[in-house]
Amino acid sequence: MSDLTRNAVEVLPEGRLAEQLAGERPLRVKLGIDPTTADIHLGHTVVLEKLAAFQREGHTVVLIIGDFTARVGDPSGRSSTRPLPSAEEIEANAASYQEQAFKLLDRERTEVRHNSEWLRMEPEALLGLMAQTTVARLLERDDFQKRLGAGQPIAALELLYPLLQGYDSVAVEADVELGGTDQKFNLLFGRDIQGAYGQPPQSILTMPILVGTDGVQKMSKSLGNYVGVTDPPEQMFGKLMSIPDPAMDEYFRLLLDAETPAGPPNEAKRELARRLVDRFHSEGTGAAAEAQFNQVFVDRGVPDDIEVWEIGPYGGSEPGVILLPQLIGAGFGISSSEARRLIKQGGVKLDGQPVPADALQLPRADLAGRVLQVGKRRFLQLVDGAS
RNA sequence: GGGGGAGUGUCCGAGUGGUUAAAGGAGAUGCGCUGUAAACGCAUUGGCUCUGCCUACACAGGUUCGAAUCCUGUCUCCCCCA
Repeated sequence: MSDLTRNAVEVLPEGRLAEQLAGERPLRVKLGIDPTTADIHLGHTVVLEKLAAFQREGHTVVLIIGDFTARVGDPSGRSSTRPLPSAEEIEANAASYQEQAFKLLDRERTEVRHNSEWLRMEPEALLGLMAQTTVARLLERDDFQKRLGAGQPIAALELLYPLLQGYDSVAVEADVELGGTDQKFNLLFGRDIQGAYGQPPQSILTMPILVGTDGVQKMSKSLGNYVGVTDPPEQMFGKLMSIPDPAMDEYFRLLLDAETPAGPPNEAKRELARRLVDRFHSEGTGAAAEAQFNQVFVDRGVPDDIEVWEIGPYGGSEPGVILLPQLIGAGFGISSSEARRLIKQGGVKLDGQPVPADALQLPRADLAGRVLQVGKRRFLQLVDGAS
C-alpha cells in the first residue's frame, strides 16, 4: 500500500483506495494517454511507473490510448485551444506510444484499449452523456476560469473532453484512475460519470508533474525541455546533464524513487543520467554514454561513431573545389546562410582545427577523410565517394 | 443579427507612408568561461550561386515616386450587445 501511494500528491477519496486494496479482487487500474505527439517523455513515465507498480502487485492495468480524445483536445493546464493533430498523425503516434509504454509495463499483463472503440457512439448516446452534467460544472475548472478571465477562447469541443474521459472509465469499469496533478478535474469528473451510469466511482491517484530540463516549466514536448524515452543514449545523457542542480532531487525521487546521493553535484548528476539511460536502453549503455560525453565535452574530443557524409557535388566555380556553406547546410540540415554565419563565428572545425572565417571554399582533397564539426556536439565524418 | 477590435519574423511583441530584413524580449545557435548541453559574458538569429541578389509584416488587388503602415475585397480570430 505505502508502495503504491509513494510520491503521490493526492489519493481521493480519502481512505477509499485502502478499502479497495483490502478486497479480494484485483483492481482495474486505468491510465489514459492521448497520442498527440510522437514520443513519450520522462514526464509521462512518472505516472506510467506508478501504473507498473500496481501491475507488479497483481492488479489489472488498463492502458487507454486516447485516439479519439486526441481529436478533441484535453484542456488541462492549457491557456489556449491547442491545435489538433490529424487522424494520420494520431494513428502513427498511437502505435509508437504503445511500444514506448511497454518499456515500463509488462506487455503480457496489460489491457490496451483505444477509446475510439466506445467513443464513436451514436449521437443519441452522446446526448445521453451530455445530459449528465451542467455547463457550470464543466466551466468550474481552474484552467477554464483563467481563460474566461483573460478573454481567451474556449472551444465548445474542449468542454466535452472531461465527459469523454469520464466515459472511458465507464467503458473499462475502472476502479482506480491515475494521472498527473493537472488531471485532477478530469479524474474526479470520471467519478461522477461512473455514478451516473450506475457504477461505483473510481478512486483517483495523482502524481507530481515533472519539471523539464530547464528546471522551471513542466516537461513538455512543445516547450522543448523534454527527454524522450526513445532518445539515443548519448543524447539522453547530455540532456540530463543539462538540468539545473536543484531539479536533481525531483528527478531522483520521481524517476528513480531514490534520494540524491551526497557528494559533488556533478557526480550525482552523472549517476542520475547513467541510471536513467540504463533504464530506458540497456544495462551498461549509461556508462558508455557517459564515456562519450566525457570525450566530447570534457576532453573536447570526437565521439566514436559519427555519421559518415558524402562530400557530394557542392562544386564551386573551379573544379575540385567545394562550397563549404552548402556542404554544411546539407550535412547538418541547416540553411547555407546559417552555415556561413557559423563559419564566420568560428563555429566550424575540421579535425578539431577551426576553419578560418573567410574559408568559404576548400579543395575536395582538404576535406576527404576529415571530421567536420559544427559547434560542440555535431559531427560528420567526410568521405569522398567520387575519388 | 448589430457594434467594436485584431491578424508582424520560431514565439511574444513594437512599429502606423520614406536610410533599414523591421525596436525590444523570449527561445535557439556560436564563441568565451565552466563539474555540466548549468550559471554568467559577448555575438548571431529570412533565403540564395553573398562585397550582390531575392522573398518578407494573414491573403488578393489598388492608391503613391515610395506602404507592414492608406483604400477595396476575401479569410481567420477576439470582445460587447441581442
